[in-house]
This record gives sequence, C-alpha cells and structure tokens, in this order.
Amino acid sequence: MIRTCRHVNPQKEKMLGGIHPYWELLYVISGQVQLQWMGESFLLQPQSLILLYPSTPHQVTALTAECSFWFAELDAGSGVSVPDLEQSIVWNRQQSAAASFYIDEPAYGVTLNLLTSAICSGSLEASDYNRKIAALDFQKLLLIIKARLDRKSDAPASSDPSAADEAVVFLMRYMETEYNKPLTLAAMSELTHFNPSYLIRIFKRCSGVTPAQYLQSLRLNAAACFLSATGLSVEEIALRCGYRSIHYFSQSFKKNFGVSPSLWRCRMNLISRNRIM
DNA sequence: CAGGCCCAAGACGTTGCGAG
DNA sequence: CTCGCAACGTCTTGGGCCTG
Repeated sequence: MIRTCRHVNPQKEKMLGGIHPYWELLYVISGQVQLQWMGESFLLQPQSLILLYPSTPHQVTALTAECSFWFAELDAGSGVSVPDLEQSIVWNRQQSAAASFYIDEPAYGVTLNLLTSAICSGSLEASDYNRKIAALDFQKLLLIIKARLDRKSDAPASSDPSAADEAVVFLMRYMETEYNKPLTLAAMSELTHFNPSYLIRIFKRCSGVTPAQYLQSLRLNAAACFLSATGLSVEEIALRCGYRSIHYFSQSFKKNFGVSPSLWRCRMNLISRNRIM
C-alpha cells in the first residue's frame, strides 16, 4: 500500500499530521518546515528526509510562505528491512541538525530524485504499476538508511555505555512506543531487572527526568497532536494516550500546557485559520 | 451531553539514608 | 554500583456538581 501527497504553499492548508499504523516518509523540497514528533521539535530545511515510525503521532507545520514538501505513507510489509524506532529518531535528529545532509551512497540521491519527480509529476496517480515501482523505491530508501545507521552503530564507541545506561535507553524507547498502555514503575523494574528506586535514580541521572515524568510528557505530547489533528473527543484522546481517567488527563493537560484540552484545540484551530488568511 | 473543576482517599513514585 | 527501607510527596481515580 502506498499513498503520496505533495503540498505547495501549505500555509493555505491546515496543519498536517496525525497518527496511523504505516511508515511515513516526509521530504522537504523548498522552504522551512517544523515537525513535532516523539516529544521533540524538528526544524527541517530543504532536502531533509524524515522517517515517521508507524503509530507515532506527528504534526507538520510550514514556517515559510514559499514551501513545498511531499509525504508518502506506506505499508513496509513483513520481511522488509527497516530502521527501528531508535534508529529513526537518530536519523531524524541528523536530518534536523544538518542544513544540507549528505549521505555517501549514490543510490540514495538517485532514488530520492526519482521519487520526487514521480510525485511532483503526478505519475503515481496515473497507474498502479507506477505506484508499485515507487513502493519498491521507498523500501530501497529505508534499506539504505538502515544499512547506514547499522554501520554507524557497529562502529566502536568512544566509551562503553553501562548496563544502567542501556536499561534507561531501552526503557525510553519502550515508553515511546507503549506510552498508550498502562505502565507502572514495577513493570519497568521487571523489564530492566533493576530495583524500582534505583531505576528512578539512574533514569534521572541519564535523562534528567524521572520515568513517570518522561512517560507523562510523551502522553501529553501525543494528546496535543491528537487534539489538533483529529476530531476525536477529549475522553477518547485521553484513553488513546494511556489515561484511564478523563479527570486526571484534563488536570495534567492544563498543568502542562496552561489551558484545558478543549480550549487548546480551539486555539490551535484558530492559529490554523489565521494562517489561511 | 460533553467537558471542566473540585474534593477526598488510596495507590504509587520519589528521595534520603544506610548497608553490602 | 546496587539494593532496601521508611517517610513524604505526587499521582490517579471516582464522584459530584456546574456550565455551555
């Protein structure tokens, strides 16, 4: 399955984003784009290619008047080698950090250019055959990126991370994908084989926040994305983000963002409308 | 009716301290 | 470095009430 879309001057459109079970690739052709993903904000320049891992909420906003980019949603299918969530985060940070990111692999640039012309010319909508070819190209890109990231992680590290550091990173990645499920400190302790109180200490030492605070921020950021990108009720969003009580969700949201969920949604819609004018 | 706000109570997380 | 304990603080939940 593949679905592509190109946006030119998207300030005439609403903010884009949402959550879905497919891989999504986002490529900036011109202008500046801001991406909210995994609790982080990525500032993207032209030629940035972003990997959005399946089932992760994301929101894209154009920052410049002249702006064009394309995105493609695809079902990578089984047996296809794709970057994992941690690798996707590393890749996206690199894309965001470098003004013009260069990957030393001719097939990468060629494939990206081919896909960009296919999407911009509208040839993918013309035939099923073209879409199938493009889907293979997308898989090729994912494979190239994964190979590059694998090579990098195989390289000897300057300092070996301790078992505690590894446990914290594992736990962070785990929470990033499982944030919508009930997750207690006891369960985290079982996952990492560390004593609960010690786990909090090492987690805070590595990340600067406690596990509960990190989980809370993931859930609230996901909720904010849902509020601006969907028409789901506040209660439904609370449930989808791992909250079992709408009361507590509403209270936490207001504490974090300064306004209640519904008011926040109104304000975001207002910002989108103003951008249209 | 959906959503926001307040309150109370129990559950759970966090921290300080000490020990192996 | 890791764990255990106790005290304290915060989170979480459910109920009730109010508002638009």
